[in-house]
Amino acid sequence: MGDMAGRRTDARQKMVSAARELLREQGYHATALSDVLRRSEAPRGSVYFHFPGGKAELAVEAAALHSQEQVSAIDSAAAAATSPAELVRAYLERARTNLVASDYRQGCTIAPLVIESTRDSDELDAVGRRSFETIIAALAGHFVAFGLAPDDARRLADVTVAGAEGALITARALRDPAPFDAMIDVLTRGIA
Amino acid sequence: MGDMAGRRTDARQKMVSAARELLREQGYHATALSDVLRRSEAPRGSVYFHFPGGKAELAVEAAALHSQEQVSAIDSAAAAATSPAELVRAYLERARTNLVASDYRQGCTIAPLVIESTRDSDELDAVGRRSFETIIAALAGHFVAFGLAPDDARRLADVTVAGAEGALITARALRDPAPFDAMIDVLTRGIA
DNA sequence: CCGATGCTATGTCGGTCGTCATACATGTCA
DNA sequence: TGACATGTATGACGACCGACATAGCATCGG
Repeated sequence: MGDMAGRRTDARQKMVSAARELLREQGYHATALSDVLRRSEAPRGSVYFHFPGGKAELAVEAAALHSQEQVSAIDSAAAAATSPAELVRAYLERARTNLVASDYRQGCTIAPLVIESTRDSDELDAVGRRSFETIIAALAGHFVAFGLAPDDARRLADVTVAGAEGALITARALRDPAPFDAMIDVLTRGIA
Repeated sequence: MGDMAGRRTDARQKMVSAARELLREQGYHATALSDVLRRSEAPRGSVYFHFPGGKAELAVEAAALHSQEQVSAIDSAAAAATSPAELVRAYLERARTNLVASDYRQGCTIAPLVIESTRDSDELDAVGRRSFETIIAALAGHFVAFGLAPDDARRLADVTVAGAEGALITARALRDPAPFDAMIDVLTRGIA
């Protein structure tokens, strides 16, 4: 009973996790369901059972997982930080570390969903907006707690996320983390 | 003769142009050759003739076209600018204008090629790096002409391109140009 | 008029997604 | 205890769509 539910959740989670990895590496359309199944060691028929919406629903959940992890990381970093600048730095360094550690393979999970403009499902169209909004709101909330005015906090959150996304793309293309360092310098200069 | 060559070049160019638009809107894998043919009003069978390398070669040329246009725009903007900050602003505003004018559909042509990590061809893997390198070099060159030290110029060019890429993604997802404005503020603050 | 070259329409093959009939495990009841 | 019923899980199948190759056509030069 608990076992069954546990297994079910387990298989689901493994699929979502595998989908997230593949999205980060290859994007949406380049990732076949068979890729996800191979990596998660799940049988083909399970997809439709766990995700009636098919591939689109799987991607939506993968994006949700990604943004949740980002928010968790932001909260942890904020607890350890003493200024907005430190939180900005932590956020960008986390992205850089993941990218370099994966040999410039793993970027952002959400970006491909935005760029590939998938008309597969309405949810999938909306998930990019929701995910970024969630992450930006989390950052902005902590910036306000550090004493910034709400408008300034929002703007700083915007550039932090945009800076990370852009650095992920260019650093990945160049196979060089320099854009991250330069971006961190610019973003943390002139703010407390 | 001249006519024939002209027609041939014309058809080629229209296909490359259509491919570039579709890449900006949908990315690589979501764009079918049939989409390119429909938009370019080219005959169905002529792809392989004009582009023996197939879809990958078409994408490479589209990326090359994109980066060439970027460099041209940079040169023009640099001629009209009097400081690095003005060039940075012009570069970002151009991206923002294109995005908003297309109702948040047209992003960057190169980014999807990086993100979708296509193993379709070696050229395609390399084109992302080359294209960004070209654009960054163009920007950095003008920054040096404005008096910046080479290292500083390169760093500023890195963040300018990364900032534009990131703003394109987040602004597109949010359907709001605010990230561009915030990024422009941050990047032009503290530099001559 | 004929040969050759640039150019195009059609066919083929491979791959992906979604579905379905079947096998299974678990909990139930005689 | 042992057979059954219920809802879950799976491997195989079919329809579709993609890129690519080839055979045929128009056009031009000799």
